[in-house]
Amino acid sequence: MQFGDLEKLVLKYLWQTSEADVKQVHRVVSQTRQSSLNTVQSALERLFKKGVLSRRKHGHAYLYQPKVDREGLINKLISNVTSDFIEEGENSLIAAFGSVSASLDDNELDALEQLIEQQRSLRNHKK
Amino acid sequence: MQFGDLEKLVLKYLWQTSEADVKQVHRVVSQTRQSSLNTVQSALERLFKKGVLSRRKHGHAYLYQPKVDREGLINKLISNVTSDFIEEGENSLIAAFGSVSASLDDNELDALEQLIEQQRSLRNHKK
DNA sequence: AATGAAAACCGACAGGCAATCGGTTTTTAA
DNA sequence: TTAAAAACCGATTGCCTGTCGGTTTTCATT
Repeated sequence: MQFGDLEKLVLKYLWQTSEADVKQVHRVVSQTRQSSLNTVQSALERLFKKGVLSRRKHGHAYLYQPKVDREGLINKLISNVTSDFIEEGENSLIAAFGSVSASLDDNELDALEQLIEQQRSLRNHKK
Repeated sequence: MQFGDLEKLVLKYLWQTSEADVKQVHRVVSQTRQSSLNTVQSALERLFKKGVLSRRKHGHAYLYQPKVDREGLINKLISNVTSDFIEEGENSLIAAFGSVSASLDDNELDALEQLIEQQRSLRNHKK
């Protein structure tokens, strides 16, 4: 699965508002690019068909809402783009991390480790 | 930048042989899919134009060679696919890590941390 | 230098997908 | 019931990969 520029723009907006109709999305999109209402409509429909948005009727219009959060989508995108280059059996995300670690500087390495610790303590609290 | 199935297949083969001409690549590709020599030729040329392969003349033919390693390419692909979803200023790779950490289980978290340590000791040795 | 084989190069076409939008149908609130 | 609002449909463009056939270039050998 893959997204065009307009689709990404729409997604980013919806993540920050959680729910909006076509007109509303169009108004916001218009600040960045000049697309007709119909064009925005199409993008929303494509995203809906792709399963990343849900929608419900409200009056005349649909209200669209993200069905996946930003983190989940990034996760999936990374997985998609790397899976063909990674051996069977290994977690593609871990392998991708390995591929990427060399490009991080010391501070970034620290930051990453902190994220891991953070994740761990999050889990311990839940138990 | 993005790769089709044939291109990925070619790349994977070249990573494991380091250098090959069209006929050789075609022979290997033929084990997986039925593409003509010209088709493989085109794929190699596209990859060359994209800058992921280099080549040199040897007799009649070109010898193609990966210009980026697997890790570097994966790194770049992740960066490309995530950059539009990540705020200005932050390292997109770190942010991607953050996005992904929640989907890892405890063992994978450990594995990741080990990779970080490995990376650190690699650097200390170099100094 | 001539030439024939080997390989590169060129151009065309199909299929898929995002973006684009005009025009038609459906829906719904008054 | 009806008019406006919104969804839906279909067509077009542009870009990219895969696909090859046919032509030109290159190069080693005579």
